[in-house]
Amino acid sequence: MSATRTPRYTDEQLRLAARLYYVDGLGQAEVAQFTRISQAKVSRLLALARERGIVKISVAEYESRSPMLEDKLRALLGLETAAVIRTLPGATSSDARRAVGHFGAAIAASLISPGSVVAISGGRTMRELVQNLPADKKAGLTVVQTMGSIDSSVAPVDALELGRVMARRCEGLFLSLNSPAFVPDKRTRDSFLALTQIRAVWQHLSQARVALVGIGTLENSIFVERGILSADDLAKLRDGGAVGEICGRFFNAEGQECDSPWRDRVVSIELDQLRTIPQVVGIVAGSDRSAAIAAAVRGGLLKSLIIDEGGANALPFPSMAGSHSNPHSKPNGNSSSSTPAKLK
Amino acid sequence: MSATRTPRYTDEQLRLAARLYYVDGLGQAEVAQFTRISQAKVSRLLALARERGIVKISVAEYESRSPMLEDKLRALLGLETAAVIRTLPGATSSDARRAVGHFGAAIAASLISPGSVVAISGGRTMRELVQNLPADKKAGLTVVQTMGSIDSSVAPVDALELGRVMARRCEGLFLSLNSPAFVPDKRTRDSFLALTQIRAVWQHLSQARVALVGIGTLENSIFVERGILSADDLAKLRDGGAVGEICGRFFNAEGQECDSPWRDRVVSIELDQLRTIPQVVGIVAGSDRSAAIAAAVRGGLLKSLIIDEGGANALPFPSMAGSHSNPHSKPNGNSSSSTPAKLK
DNA sequence: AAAATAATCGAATAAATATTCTGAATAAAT
DNA sequence: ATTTATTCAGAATATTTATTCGATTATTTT
Repeated sequence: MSATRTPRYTDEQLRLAARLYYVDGLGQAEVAQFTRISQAKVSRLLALARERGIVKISVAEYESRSPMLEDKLRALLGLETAAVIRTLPGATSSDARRAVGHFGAAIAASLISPGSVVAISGGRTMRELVQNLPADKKAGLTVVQTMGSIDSSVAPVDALELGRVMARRCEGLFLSLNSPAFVPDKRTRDSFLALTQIRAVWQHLSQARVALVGIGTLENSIFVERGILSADDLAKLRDGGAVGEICGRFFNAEGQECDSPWRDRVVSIELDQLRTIPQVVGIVAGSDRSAAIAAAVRGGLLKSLIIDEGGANALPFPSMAGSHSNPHSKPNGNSSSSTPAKLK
Repeated sequence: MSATRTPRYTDEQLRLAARLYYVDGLGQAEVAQFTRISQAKVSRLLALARERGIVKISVAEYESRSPMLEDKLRALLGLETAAVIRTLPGATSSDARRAVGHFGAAIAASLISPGSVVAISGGRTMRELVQNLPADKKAGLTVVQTMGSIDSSVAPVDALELGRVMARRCEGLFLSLNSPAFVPDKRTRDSFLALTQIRAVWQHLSQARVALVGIGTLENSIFVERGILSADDLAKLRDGGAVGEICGRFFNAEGQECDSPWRDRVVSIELDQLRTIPQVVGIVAGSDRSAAIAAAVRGGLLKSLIIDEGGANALPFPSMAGSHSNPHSKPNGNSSSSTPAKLK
């Protein structure tokens, strides 16, 4: 039925083109003239030469993480895995999110075993990370949304969207939690939770081996931003001892869920259920989340943390005067990448 | 008077940019966003990273020469150096010239010691070669024209032009032979040769350590092309036994200069003078020059030869049935070039 | 042999990258 | 302190490279 002709360019041709282009510095048009082919073909030949390893490009390792801070973090918080993503001096919080997303993706991916169930929340940093997850065809994950949707307009940072994207990238399955994040009262919430569809999602959640969650603060709340909570609501939560939020559940400095009207109105994974997931990874960027992070760890909500350098530095280390100076080791190995993702 | 500020980009920055671009496959614009600089700067950063060796590109060796044919050539003709430049199947003579020029340049350059006097002739292949000579600042050569100019319009293949180019590339001195190649009669020629200026050039020629010369045929003569010789003139030369030409001097199958009216009218290096130059390198492309090449070597006019594969194969080897098949060895080393000439 | 399916090519074009140019900033030399 | 030469950055632009597209050519299947 299917006719297949293997594309056969001789290595000879490829070596010549690569030599003229990379070593002798001719342009593709010049190489084309030299070898009497079109520039388009030279471009393709060179791409093939890189693929075939006739051309190898190696880049000195950029130390994307700060092992020293990671050690401290692990020691201080008792984390299983701590990844501190370095940022260039003067990085904004948006820079930090991007960096965490970019370099944290591979780390997060390494914590996910193929075929497992992954619980995820939303968030800006989460979004960056999900976007950068390696498109690993063989993963075959089941991605499950841990919290209902904040409102009916689906923002690109919402778990609903992130789950979809993540599942697509891994060619896995996405289970959405078709419910608002907050409902008017407990009774409504309970009736939602009683729905077969929702219960099925819960069922999957209980099998989750990994959860990737963002951590919210009271100061910079997504719920206020989206008009779900008022400043007044927030003040009440704060009075109740809340210092942070995960999946719409507010917790105090000990990492215990605060009693509040919201507690009974949120449709999301229970913190106790979260605690049973073997690997819960906090995906965080920013220096304003120290209290929330510390509390979450203290309460056993997080097992691991992927965080930016600034955020790590802001954590309340016992005694660290002048610890900001030169927090990086300086190795200079040359790591070779035989099949670079792209080359231009 | 002069203020100098060393451009200081940290290797850190370079490694990050290089990593994102080459390893992670981001475009320069994306890298720019990531690091909050302009795309222009990313381009410069990457160039610097390559310069500094943070990015290394290695290309599998393209075997530009045919050692097997070179051995045969050396054995057959008793040459000092024989370089046979490979051509892709189906190469035209123009392709061959380009190939000889490109890959032969480095070989020719290696035969030229710094500061020495180099005699050169014109020709299309010579032109390709000269254009590709490495711009070696430290060479400090003296380049001397071996034959007067064919006509008053300076073609880009004329020795006058090639000498100029070659001297410029090496930041050396060029001595032009300000005379027509052919003058009406012996007397005029002798009066030219008596000129102080011309004698000075001859003086330099006698010090030449190397000569790079093209080899002409009767069939495809530059002099006919430029209207200096008629078909009739050529027939007479052929009758006189001429099989080839170097620097406007026609020689017979033994490599001895033919007696002809032109012999006394040409303003160019004498063949005997050429024979005294320690290293005379023939720069040849094309399969139609076998007789001329063989004769020139026989007559001691050439010590070395840089020739294309086709031209080498056309030479009259004693017994070579089926010698065309697979005349190349097949090594596959990876030669690393730490500072590629260009990279895009 | 004919039909069907891919592979491949180069021209045209889209996209990406390198360079030029201008102005601002910096450091050395008055 | 002012001047001067130089570096640097980014916007605009030129150049180069990658991709799309339609036509063509090869290979396999019927």
